[in-house]
Amino acid sequence: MFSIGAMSDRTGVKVPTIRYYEDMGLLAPAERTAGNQRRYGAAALDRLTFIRHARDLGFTIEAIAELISLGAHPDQPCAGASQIARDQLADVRARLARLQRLEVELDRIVSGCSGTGTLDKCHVMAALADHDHCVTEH
Amino acid sequence: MFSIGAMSDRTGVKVPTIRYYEDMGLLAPAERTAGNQRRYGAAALDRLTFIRHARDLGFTIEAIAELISLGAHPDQPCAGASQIARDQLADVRARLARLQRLEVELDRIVSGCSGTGTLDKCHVMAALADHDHCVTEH
DNA sequence: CATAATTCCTCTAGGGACTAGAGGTTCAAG
DNA sequence: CTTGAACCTCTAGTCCCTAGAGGAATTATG
Repeated sequence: MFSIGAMSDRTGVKVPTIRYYEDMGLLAPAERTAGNQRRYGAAALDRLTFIRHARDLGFTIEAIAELISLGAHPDQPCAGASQIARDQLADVRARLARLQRLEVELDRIVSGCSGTGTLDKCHVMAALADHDHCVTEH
Repeated sequence: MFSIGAMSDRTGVKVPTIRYYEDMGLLAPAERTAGNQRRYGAAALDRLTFIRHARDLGFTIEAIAELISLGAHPDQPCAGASQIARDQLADVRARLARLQRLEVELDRIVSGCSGTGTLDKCHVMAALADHDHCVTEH
């Protein structure tokens, strides 16, 4: 059995975050010692590892909760889980596209400024003040 | 003079957000009518446009506040403003790099799953459960 | 076995950048 | 002058934690 600190060490999830996940229903309430401290088994460790990895990949708590509840019925078709992952991929791609546009604009803005002039002629300030300086929509 | 709604229409910043910016000190407290409603002049409109654009480019409220306070001294060198923009660009690039890694992983995970099998053999679930399935760090 | 150091408990609050809603007031048009 | 839209303040909620207070339990050391 693992203490909450041991779970934290093994997964890299911070102790308060583990308690938070329990509150959110991602982890079942842990067993307790006589002195009210949490004790976890191997299954809880696996689940926390799963949660950690899904969070690292950007899944929301809600999506993870759904994946977990789907996982409770292993004989069911996996279309639902697959869809959640595809939604997440689509979301990542959308954010990626937006960030790429930002990068272009910011690079243009920064490149246009030597940093040696005075602010009233500063390219950065002018570019921020006026969207028309931009190449892309954002 | 513009009402807060007119400001909103002209900049695309929502009305409660304009009030929020005032609370945060990005906008000077507006003049008021006898009935306590906000009235803005052209300078406030310009500033809100500036804020909007900077937010669209991902600058934090804090960074924008600093740009604005720098802008109050147009005769000063623009190195500070330039640095803020370069920091923002670096931040965007870091997030971009991370998202690109996520995209690779998610694409791999999703591609490996037809969505037609059952969950106990689901590639998505297995990949999430075990980081060792991954190619990159994230 | 006593003490000390560490870990654990619960609870509340904060953060960033808004957004939503309640309950009430003012303005502009007809 | 009346109606209806827009405005006001204030509180609370979103998301995903993180920090801290104040106190109890566990583990390590002497």
